[in-house]
Amino acid sequence: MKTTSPTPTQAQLERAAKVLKTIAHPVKLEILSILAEKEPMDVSSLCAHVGMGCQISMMSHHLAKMKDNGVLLSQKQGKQVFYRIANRNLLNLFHCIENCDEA
Amino acid sequence: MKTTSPTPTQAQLERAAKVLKTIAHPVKLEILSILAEKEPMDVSSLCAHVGMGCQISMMSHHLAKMKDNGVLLSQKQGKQVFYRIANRNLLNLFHCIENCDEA
DNA sequence: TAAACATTTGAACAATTATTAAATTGTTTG
DNA sequence: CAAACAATTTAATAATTGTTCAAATGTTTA
Repeated sequence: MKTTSPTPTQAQLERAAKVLKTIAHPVKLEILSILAEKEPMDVSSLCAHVGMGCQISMMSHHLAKMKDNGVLLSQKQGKQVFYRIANRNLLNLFHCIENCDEA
Repeated sequence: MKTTSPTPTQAQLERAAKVLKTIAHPVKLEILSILAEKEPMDVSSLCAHVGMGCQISMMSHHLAKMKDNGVLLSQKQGKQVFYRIANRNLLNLFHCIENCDEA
């Protein structure tokens, strides 16, 4: 564990912005919240858990982007690909967000 | 204070995504980190604190967006406009981000 | 009231992002 | 090997975002 650094470096800011940009989307947040409860999960199941008209293709795009940016990891098993959260520390983010909500 | 809700509602996810989208940018994060240390601050000073070629106009656009989305508040005083963070709970976010960094 | 100052606004443009459908790859199983 | 299945890839399009410049607004002060 680390304490808050007084002033983030430029590199830190850029990395942080990249991660935030990656997950700043309702469906991507929902994916994280689903995986937070049950991990790992394959693409079809994930799609089924997400509300309404989830297209497999869209889900795959979301997952790929999150994987590319280091938010998720994947592992192939038979025909399925299982995804999991790369670093569960990221989930603390949900606390912040809720607190922000009740501004 | 609240505990983690088990499953965020659709509305929560959308609100959260909106906030994250709003701040998911290196300069915007830097603005937050500057204001975190000294608040409130006027546009020109903020611009001076931000690295390199900060244009006043750009700064103003960033600030306006953050204000529009409820992240910042502003108060006019003479010719200057002072900005401050609407809800400092948002700053907890920086903890998460740092932790994520050392994945 | 005119000049100087601080900030906002608007327009234009390039770049990025989300969404969808169709085609493709890879894996299992009959 | 062919059919069925799971997921990825590609391409096209619409929508959003970041940046810059120029013009406009509002405020103070000489």
